[in-house]
Amino acid sequence: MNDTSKKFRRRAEARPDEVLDAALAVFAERGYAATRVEDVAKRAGVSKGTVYLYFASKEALIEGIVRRAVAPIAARALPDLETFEGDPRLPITMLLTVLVQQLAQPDKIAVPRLILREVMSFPSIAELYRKEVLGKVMPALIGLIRRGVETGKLRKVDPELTVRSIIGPVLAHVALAEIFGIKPDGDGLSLDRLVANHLDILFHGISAMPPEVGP
Amino acid sequence: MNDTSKKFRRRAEARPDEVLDAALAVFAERGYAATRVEDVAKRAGVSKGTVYLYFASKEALIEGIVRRAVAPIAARALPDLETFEGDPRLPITMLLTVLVQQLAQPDKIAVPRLILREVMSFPSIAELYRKEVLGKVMPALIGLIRRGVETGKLRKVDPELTVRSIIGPVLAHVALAEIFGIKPDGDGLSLDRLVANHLDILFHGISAMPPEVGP
DNA sequence: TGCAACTGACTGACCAGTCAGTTATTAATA
DNA sequence: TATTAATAACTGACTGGTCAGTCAGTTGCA
Repeated sequence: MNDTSKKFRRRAEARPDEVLDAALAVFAERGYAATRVEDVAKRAGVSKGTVYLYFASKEALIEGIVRRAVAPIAARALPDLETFEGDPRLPITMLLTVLVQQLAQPDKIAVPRLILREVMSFPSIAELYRKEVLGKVMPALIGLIRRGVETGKLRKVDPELTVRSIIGPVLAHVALAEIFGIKPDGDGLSLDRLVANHLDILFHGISAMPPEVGP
Repeated sequence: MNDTSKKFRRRAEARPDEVLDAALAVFAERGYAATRVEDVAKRAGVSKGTVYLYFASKEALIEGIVRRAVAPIAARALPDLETFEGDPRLPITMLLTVLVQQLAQPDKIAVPRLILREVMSFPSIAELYRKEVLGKVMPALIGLIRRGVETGKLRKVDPELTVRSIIGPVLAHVALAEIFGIKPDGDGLSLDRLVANHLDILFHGISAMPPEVGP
């Protein structure tokens, strides 16, 4: 007899996760504001009261979703990035490739999409994401670029600002698609083509002539 | 005797603009959701009823703000972009420079900031922005890049995807600053430095070696 | 029998939008 | 110029609907 076939469960350790799963599903469908806590409860197969047994408020639900999804990120590819000493272009390519693979999976994109939707309304989420994701990935990337410049593998660019040149195009692509519904013509898997085009430009520039433009 | 010293004004043509100014101010301060229509009314020096005399709903306020701000954009730099036949790097530089100059003005940034905050909650705003701004700027940019590639002034890049590489870094910079409060060290006017660094990479790439990276 | 797990009707607060009533302005008239 | 009529401009108390969060009561497990 498995857990789900019992109606009640003492020490129901699985409940919080079930509720978060349900919350993610309904938030993704209708957005946070338009979702009633009762909708979450119904989807999870419990009553409203039970939701409040495990979560202090409606906002705690969205925080729980983000916290749960964000926790493993830092542990994943960070160690590689931080200690890497060879050609920085390799880990940059890796990072974007992995990122894009994640975004392409329909089940995995639900959380980033939710964050994108609701981050402006919840400073607590922005703070969490800043601390747990950006606060770790950005310094690692900055360090990587700095070492690349120091060892002469990269041109003399500003590491801190160059981070924006690395992640920006992917962000723009996702934002255009998710917010405005603007996708390039061959919509299927366009993320792969985007990264290829982006890295080509990032590494080589778009100018046909060898470096000779400015004032 | 000027208009504002009278309490009532026949054919009060100035009222809608006054109300929109007030709405922008309070929305910028506390966000759309947390603002009551009465707050807008109070700021505008009128009563709630008067707001509804000129605007059909609370949502119409935010739409009005965006519509008013967005209208002049298309007319501004578009003609230049669309017909330009020389080196595409020139108008790209111009576009980003102008954009960044706008964003640097404290009074001008209120509307983009509001759009950034609320766009996810209002499909009508996303649609408006998509149609009036992106729908005009993006095709112009795409055409510019396509012609650059055709005339051999640019390398063989995908015009549609390259647009993301042009606007992405600026978007990332603004998003990091506005959403997460992450700014580069020398915070004053970092937008100028960002554009300089970005264009340097965009035009030349970050690789120290001449084009030779491999698959 | 004891109690952890769960329920769902209820409450209190909030606020967008309405509308019957009030006030200022102008035009017409004396 | 003063008075009045007509009406545009404006007011703010009120309504109706929503829903997050509570808690006294119920259910099933050990």
